[in-house]
This record gives sequence, structure tokens and C-alpha cells, in this order.
Amino acid sequence: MEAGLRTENRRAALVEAGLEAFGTVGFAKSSIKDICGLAGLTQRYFYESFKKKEDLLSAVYGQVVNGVLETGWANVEKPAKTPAQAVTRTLRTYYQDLLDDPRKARILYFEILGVSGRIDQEYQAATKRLVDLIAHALSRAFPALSAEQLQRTIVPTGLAGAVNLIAANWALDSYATPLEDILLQVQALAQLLDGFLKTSPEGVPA
Amino acid sequence: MEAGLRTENRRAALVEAGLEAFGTVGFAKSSIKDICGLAGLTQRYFYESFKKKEDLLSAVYGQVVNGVLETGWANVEKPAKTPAQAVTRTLRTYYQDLLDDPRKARILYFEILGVSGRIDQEYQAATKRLVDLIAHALSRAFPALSAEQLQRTIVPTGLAGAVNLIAANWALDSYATPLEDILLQVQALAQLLDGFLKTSPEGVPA
DNA sequence: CTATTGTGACATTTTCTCTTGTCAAATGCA
DNA sequence: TGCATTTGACAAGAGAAAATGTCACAATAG
Repeated sequence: MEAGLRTENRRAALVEAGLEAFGTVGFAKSSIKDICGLAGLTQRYFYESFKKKEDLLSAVYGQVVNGVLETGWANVEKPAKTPAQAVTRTLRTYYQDLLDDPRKARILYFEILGVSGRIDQEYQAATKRLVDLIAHALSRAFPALSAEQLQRTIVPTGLAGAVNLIAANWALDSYATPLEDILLQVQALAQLLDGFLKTSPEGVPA
Repeated sequence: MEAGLRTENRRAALVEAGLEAFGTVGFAKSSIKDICGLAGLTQRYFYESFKKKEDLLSAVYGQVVNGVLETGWANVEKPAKTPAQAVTRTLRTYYQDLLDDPRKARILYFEILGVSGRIDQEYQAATKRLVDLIAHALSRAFPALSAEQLQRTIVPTGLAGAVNLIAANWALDSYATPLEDILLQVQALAQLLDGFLKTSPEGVPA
């Protein structure tokens, strides 16, 4: 095997080990040594691919964020019978991702915060991407809402916060509430909004 | 001055120094030595009042949380002419608190997360208190919504997430958007909800 | 086969930070 | 005033983790 390729493999192993360490023990309590142990590598290989622990967190976070947002976008484009169905389905896959791998939830909602200014910026950028996805999902599910109009309001940001806090509380609660219960409530709200928009064609004010 | 009282004063100085350190440099990057320096005390006095840095964070967080929730409750009880006005006024004081002291915002939304299991529990408890406040505010502003009904839904949790993420983004953005712009949008949404509830006396389904 | 490069295990250095201890000066109290 | 307690400044040990270095061995290419 080529050297460059093996370097890549080691890097990938470190990212996977980082996901495990940060997602279970936590960022603060994981040492570089621990992570290398999980990856089955010695410490020097850490410095082969990363300068410091924070850089690994950045790589892990980027991978997780890309994963959930990709499944989100893949879902939002699919046609749906009703707006409520579209909203529910998108949210289901998003939450299902976190349910399948609680380490991702922990990194997305907890470990990423308060580490450094640079990481805060990455968090902010990722939040913005989620807000964009939500704005797009809303404008698709509810054609009465224009995407441009949504972009200028705080509504998608607020909804992103709602989605995130519900997910974070759900994770802190060890996923006690069945996912379907949460989705049923969301579905009811979406149906309400749908009915409301149909009786108020003037839409939502900016 | 009595000894016990001076001990109290030193403790208060440490909490204030903790607010400054955690709220600007951050929890991870603040050493006990730094904090004592800010407080104008030597390290031994840290151990007089706290066992470890985490305990100081807990004290600082508790003070900040109590402060914002108290102003929130004080406001929510006041009578208002319209529901939209009630919502806007409560939110204004809540956000104004954070605008006046950005260190509080940083601690509330960033520094508190991912520190330890114990701190996570305190965060969860504080979130629950905010959710309760919001549920109460909603049931007061919109009598059509019963408090008991609200408690069983994810709506207040979602709204708490919305309030928090909007605040967190706002803080990360160095409060670029004028507070009044945000409040105007919230007011518009509240008016919409008010109008909707008046045409749908059956209320929101559980 | 042999020289070069990559690898793995381990040692070492360095840098922090926590935590406890010492002691003289200051302060409060009888 | 004289005694006891409190205080402030600093020292120093303990421990952990980061970051770098060494070296024998394995793998591979020519």
C-alpha cells in the first residue's frame, strides 16, 4: 500500500476515534493519548495529521455536520403529499440519525460549544447551514411562504433552535420519549400552519 | 469586619471574577490562578470557597440563570394590553439582560455545555425552568391555551430553543441586529398567533 | 539483495496547572 | 499593650498532558 494512502487511513482512524472519545467521554476529558489508543496508533501519528486536539474536533464536527445536513437535503427535495408529511419526514430522518448514533448528538449540541473562538465560528457556520435548510424546507412545504421572505426573518433561526433544543433535551433524556410521539406533535403543528396559511393568503409579514 | 463576612466577600469576588473569566476568555482557558488574579486574591482563597473550577462555574451559572429568570418572571406577571405586547415586553427584558452583559450570554449558551455530567444536569434543570416560564407566559398572553395542555406538548421546549438560538446567534454576531428589529418580528408573529386563535376557538391539539 | 523509507514502541522533555505548605506581616480583639 | 487569628505573597511538590526525539525493525522499490 502506498504511504500517502496509509497516512489517510490513519487520519480516518483518528477521526473515528475522536468521534468515539468526544461523543462518549467528552472533549475536555479525552487526551490525545486516549484517542490514539482508541485508534490503535501511537501519539506521533496524531501530530502527523493534526496540530492539536481542537483540530481533530473540528474534523469530527465537520464530518458529523455534513452527514446530517446531507441526509436532510436529500430528504427535503423529495415530493410529499401534504406539507405536514414533508415536515415530519424530513424531521424524522434528521432525528433518526441522532438516535442511531448518540455520539453525534453529543458532539453537535454539547461538545462543540465553548472550546475556542475558531470552533465557535464553525458552529455558527453550521447553524447557518441548518437555518438555510429549514428555510428551504418551509418554502417547499408551504409555497405561500417565499424563500426570500423567509431568509430575512428570524423564523427559520427560531425553528432551528426549536429543532436543536428538542433534540438536545431528548438526548439528555436518553431518548425516553418515543420519536413518533414527538413527530405526531410536530405534524399537528404543521397541519395547523397549513390550514392557517390557506385561510390567510396574504402570508406572513416580513 | 467579621471573618465569616470577609470570607463571603472573597467568595463573591471569586464569583464575579469567574463571570469575567468564563464570560470572556472561556472556561477551558481560564486557570484558577487567572481567576484569583482577577479577583485580587491569591490561590489559597479559591480553595476556601470552592473545591474545583467546576464548582465555581456552577456558582456563576446559577447566579446568571437566577438573574435572567427572575427578571423574566417579574415581567410575565405584569398585565399587558395585547398578547403581542406581553410577549414582546417579556422578551425585551430577557434579551436586554444579555445585551447589557454579553458575558452572561456566553456562559448561558456556550461555556456551560460539555463540561461534565453534573454541569449538564444543571443546564438541563435551568432549561426546564425556562420552558416552564415560557409555558406560563404563553398561557397568560393567550388564554385560549391552557397551561396544563402546554405542559404536555413540545411547544414550549421548542420556543425555548428558538429564544435561545436567536439569542446565541445574536451574541455570536456581536449583537449586530438591533434588538428592536428582532422584537418587531416576534411581535408580528404573536399578532398572527393571536388572530389565529380568535378564529379557531378549539385551540391547539395536544 | 540491499538501500531507503516508513513504522511502532517507548523515552524524554517541556509546559501547565492544581494543590498544599510555609511564614512573616497585618489586623482584630481582650 | 499583648495575644491570637487572619491575611498575602510566595515556594514547591505532584501529576498530567502535550509535544518531540530516538532507535531497532519491517516493508518496499530498484
